[in-house]
Amino acid sequence: MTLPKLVIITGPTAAGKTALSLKLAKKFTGEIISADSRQIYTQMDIGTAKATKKELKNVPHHLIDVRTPDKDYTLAQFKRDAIKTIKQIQKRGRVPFLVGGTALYINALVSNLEIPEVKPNKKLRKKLEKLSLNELYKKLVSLDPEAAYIIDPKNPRRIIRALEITASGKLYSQTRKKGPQLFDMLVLGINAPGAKLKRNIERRVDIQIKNGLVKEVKNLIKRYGKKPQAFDAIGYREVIAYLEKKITFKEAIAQIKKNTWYFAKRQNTWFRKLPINWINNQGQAEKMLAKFIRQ
RNA sequence: GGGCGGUUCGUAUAGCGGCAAUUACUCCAGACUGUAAAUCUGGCGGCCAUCGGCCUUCGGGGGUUCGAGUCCCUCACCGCCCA
Repeated sequence: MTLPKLVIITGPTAAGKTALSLKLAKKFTGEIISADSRQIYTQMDIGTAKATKKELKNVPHHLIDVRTPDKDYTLAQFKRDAIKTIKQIQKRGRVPFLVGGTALYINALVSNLEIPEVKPNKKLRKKLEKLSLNELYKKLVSLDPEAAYIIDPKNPRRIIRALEITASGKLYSQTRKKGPQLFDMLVLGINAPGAKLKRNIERRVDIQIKNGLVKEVKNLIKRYGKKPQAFDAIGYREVIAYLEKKITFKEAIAQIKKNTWYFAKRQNTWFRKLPINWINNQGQAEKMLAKFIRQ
C-alpha cells in the first residue's frame, strides 16, 4: 500500500519559508497548509509575518485566518483540520505543502501523535493554577505516579495538563502514543546559518514596526482586550508592554528581536528530532521535490 | 615627575588570608502529545565522575604564610588628579 504524499517545509523563523513555499507550490501545482500556531488568527498579520493578501490568493492557502484572536486553538484541532485539508487537496490531485515553524504541529503529523481526547478544562485549570508547584506535583504523584516520573516537576503547565487528564478518568502516562505513519513525506528544512538568521530577524522586526505593528496591536486590543491566548506571542507581548508603558519603544523593539532569536534557537531543538532534509537553496529543494513526486 | 584608583570566565561585576572563585547579560545545550511564537530545565576553566575526585587559573615576576585573587616588593598596561 502506498501512502499519499505530503511535502513539508519548515525551518527557523525568518529563514524564508513563506517565500520558498510560494514558489515551490506554484511550480508543483501545490496548495499550502500553514503549520503556524499564530497565523491561524485573523487580524494578526504584521506580527506573524503572514504572506500578503496577493500572495495568499496566488496560491491556495489553508489554516490561515481561521479563527478570531479571542478563540483558542489547540494542537488537537490543528491535527484534525490539517489532516482533513491535506486529504481534500490530494483528492483534487494537487500536492499538499505543509509549511510552518510550529514544530509540534508538524511533529503531530510526522509522528502521528495520538493526542488524548481530553479537552482543556478552563475551570479546573484556573483552580489548579492557584496551587503551588509543590502541591501540584504531590497531587500528580498520588494520582498518576508514572506521569510524575515522566513530567518535568518544575513545569506547572505540564503538570496541570496531566492532572486535567487524570480528572477525566484517564492516565497521562498511558496516553503518549503514536499511530501508524500517515503520509509518504518529504521534509525540507531551510538551512540558515546563525549569523544570517540573526540579520534576517533584525531586518524583519524593523520592517514589521515600519509596517505598523504597533497600530495592529492597538486595534487588536481595542477589539479583544489584552487577554487572549493568541496575544501570548512574540511581537504582540512586547508591544503591549510598551503600550502599557512598562517598557520604552526602543526596549520593545530590542526585546522582540531577542525573543525571536531565542525562539529560533528553541525551534532548533525540535528540528534535530525531525527527519529533515536540509536545503540551502531553491534549486536543491526543486530537485528533491521532483524526485519525490515522481516516485 | 608626583598622588590616588584599577587590571578576575565573551562583556560587565563580586571578592578585602581557606575559592574553581559572586552576580548580571551574552553564549551553549535540553525537555516538550488539546496554551507550543506557549511553558519549563540544565551548563558555562579542563579532565574523569554516582555522592565525588584530580589538575590548571584571577596582568607579569618575586616574596610573606601551613595556606594568597585577597598581604608585601617590583615591572607592565589603563583611568583620574596635581605639576
